[in-house]
Amino acid sequence: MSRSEFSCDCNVIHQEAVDEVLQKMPNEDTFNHLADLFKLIGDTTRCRILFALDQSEMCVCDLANVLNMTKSSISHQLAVLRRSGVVKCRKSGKEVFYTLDDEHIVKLFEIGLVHINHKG
Amino acid sequence: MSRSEFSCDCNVIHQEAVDEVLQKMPNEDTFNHLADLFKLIGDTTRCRILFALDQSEMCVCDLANVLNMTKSSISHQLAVLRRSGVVKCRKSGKEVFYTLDDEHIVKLFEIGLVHINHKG
DNA sequence: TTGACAGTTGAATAATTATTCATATATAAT
DNA sequence: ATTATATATGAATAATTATTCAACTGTCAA
Repeated sequence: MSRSEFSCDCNVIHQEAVDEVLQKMPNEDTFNHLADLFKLIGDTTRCRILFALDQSEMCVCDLANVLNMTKSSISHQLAVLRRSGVVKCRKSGKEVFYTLDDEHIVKLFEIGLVHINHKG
Repeated sequence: MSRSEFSCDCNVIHQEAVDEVLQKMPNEDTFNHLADLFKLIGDTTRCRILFALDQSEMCVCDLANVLNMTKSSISHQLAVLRRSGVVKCRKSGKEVFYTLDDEHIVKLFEIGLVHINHKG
C-alpha cells in the first residue's frame, strides 16, 4: 500500500513517473511566489502601466492619461506594483514619478509578446 | 485644448512623454492577450500542473497524486490549459495523457524562478 | 490662510474564478 | 449486460480582486 493512496481520491496509475516528478517539484512557497509574480502581471491595467513605465518615467496623472483611466484606479494599481517591488517612485513637489524597478518584467513581456505573435 | 483633456479626470502634466508613450503602446488586443497569458500561469495549481508536465507526460490521476488534489479539480484546470493551447492530450484506453505543448511556458518559468531567487 | 491640485486610501460594489459536488460519458473487464 | 474505473462537465459556493466613490493628506500659489 503506497503512501500516495492516502493523498487523493484516486488510484495511482504510474507510480514511477509520479515519484520522479514529486522529487523534482519545488516546494509550495516557490509555486506561490511564482504564481504571485505572474498574477501581478496578469492584468491588463498593470501590463499597460508597466509597459508605459518601461518607455518613460511617468507621474500618476500621465499614466491616467495614457491608459484613459481615473487617477484613483491607477494609484491603487501602482500601490500593488510598489508593494511587490516592481516599480519605485520619487516625489517631486505635488507629483510622484514612477519608474520600472525590475529587469525581469521586460524579459517576461518580450517572451509573452513572442508567444502572442506565434499563437492566436 | 488637447485631445487628452477629455480622456480622464485630470490635467495632462507631461504632454510630450504621454504622446511618446501613446505612440509606442501596443493596441488593446495585445495587452488583453498578454494579460491572459500571464493570468493563465498566475495560479498555483496551474503552475504546478505545468511544471509537472514539463518533467513527464502524465494522466489526470497522476497529476491528482502529485498535486494532492481531486481529479475533478485537476480536470477543470486541464480544460483551461487545453483551451489556451499550452497543453495537449492523447487518449489511451480509459486514460488521457497530457503533455506540455508550448515552449514559451518553460522560459517564463525560468525567468520567474530567477526573479524569486533574486527578490524575496 | 485659502483655494486648487496631485496623489493616496478605505469601503462598497461588481465581476471573475477556483474548488466542490453530483452527475454524465466512455472504455475496459467480468 | 453489468460493473468498475478514468475523465469530463455543469451548477453552486466561496474567495479574490478591479474599479468607483468619497474623503483625506500634502504641496504649491495667490
